[in-house]
Amino acid sequence: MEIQLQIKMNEKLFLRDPEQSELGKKIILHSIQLIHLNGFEAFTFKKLAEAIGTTEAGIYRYFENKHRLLIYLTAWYWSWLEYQVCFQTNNIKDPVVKLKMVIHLLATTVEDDSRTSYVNESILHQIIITEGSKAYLTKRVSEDNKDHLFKPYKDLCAVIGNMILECNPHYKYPKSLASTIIEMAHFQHFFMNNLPSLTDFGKNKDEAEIVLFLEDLVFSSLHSTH
Amino acid sequence: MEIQLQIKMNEKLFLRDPEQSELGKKIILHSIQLIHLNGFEAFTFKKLAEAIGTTEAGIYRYFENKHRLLIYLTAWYWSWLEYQVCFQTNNIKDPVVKLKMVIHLLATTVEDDSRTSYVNESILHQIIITEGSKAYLTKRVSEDNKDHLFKPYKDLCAVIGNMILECNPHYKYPKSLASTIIEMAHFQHFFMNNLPSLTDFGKNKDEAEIVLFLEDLVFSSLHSTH
DNA sequence: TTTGTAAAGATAGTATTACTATCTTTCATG
DNA sequence: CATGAAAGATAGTAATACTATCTTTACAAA
Repeated sequence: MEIQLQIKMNEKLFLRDPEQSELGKKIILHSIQLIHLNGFEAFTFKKLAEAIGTTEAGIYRYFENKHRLLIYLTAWYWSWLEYQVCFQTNNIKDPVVKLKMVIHLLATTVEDDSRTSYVNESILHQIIITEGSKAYLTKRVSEDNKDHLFKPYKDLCAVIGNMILECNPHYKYPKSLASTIIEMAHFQHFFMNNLPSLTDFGKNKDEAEIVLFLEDLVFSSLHSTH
Repeated sequence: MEIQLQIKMNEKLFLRDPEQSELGKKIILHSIQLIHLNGFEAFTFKKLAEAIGTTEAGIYRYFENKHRLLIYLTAWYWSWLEYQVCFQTNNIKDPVVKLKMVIHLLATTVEDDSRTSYVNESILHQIIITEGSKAYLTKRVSEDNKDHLFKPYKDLCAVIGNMILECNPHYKYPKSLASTIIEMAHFQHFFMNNLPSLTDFGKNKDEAEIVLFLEDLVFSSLHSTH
């Protein structure tokens, strides 16, 4: 069974849909590689064009600027992850088991999904850890939010928030706990590898411990009696 | 009683110590204002020089580049906050009360500290919320860490981690919980004001609710029996 | 077969950014 | 009064972040 996975993206994310052409797909493929290699700050459309074998002007026909491209990549990632969450928790009744699956998906290394030919999810995951929050930590965040550019992130947060309420309908902070799980899955990973004294995982550098920490955090809150 | 507060900064943070001259203090004062006004991406040394009434070259004598200046500002902030934490929790015996004080200091609006003439802590706090993580979310993080540029952040995290252990010596993740409190105090604040559907505080936009959320999160974990 | 049109390639150009270099002036100190 | 450090003034460069325009390619409808 060979399935192709296509994610429908908000049209405001791009000037021309990169999924609809060879050049567009190359832009996605190589931008992921280049950002991973040198970081978002050192990433330029000129270098990207050289890597692809096209010109700067060609890239600008697809994306307004590199920040928009970053938002596109993050939006793509969160959409893909919401799909994963939906798929992997399907038919699971126990909301606790579902939430554990979500934590696992968020906090452990992603494998490349062969159903998406031009996106390497494993590398994209690493980019999102380091660069993901830069997509919204800007002065433009409200405008970008009005264009619904962060909808995939918010949707995932809502899905997780609902699972939290399934576990404990009286819990008062489902959305904040959801965004905490999402952000901390990534930040603890980044800290573990780069600033290990900010975590308790520096010795083993084992992401399974991040999962245990997040599970403890979440289910303590949800089973709490005070 | 008129007290001056001076924070001793790591010498690798600057080329020339900005606290030792009028121009240096102006650089700190105006960079805080400009970054707050237009965001870190739009902030340039040229604009800063214009605002101060000096030249670009003058700024470069103090800071290697704008990223180093950002790291300086964050390091300054975390040092100042650790002092606040130390001061405000002094003589408090109960570690639970101490930890609540820390959460309060992290999550609520900071007032300008009149003992530091050229730093507006209230504005600096807002900058750290939006721009703070950009100081370490880079490809250079390990090198910068080797120069101990993030020591104030790590020190604060260690202080909070120790308070957590005072509350519950058997808790397994004191440092990760500490970094979670720090990061989430800021992220929930940012989300509340800019992407409110990621939080449960969008309706009232009241930072007191962030404090309640964090207290619930922390003390559920520390009192947990599973 | 011609013609229209959309994408992509090629080339050029501009304002701004992120610096570096150098020379002069100011000013406190011995 | 000499001198040395900080600051001011000016200039210059490579890279960045775009915009504009003109040509070629390709495929599809008339």
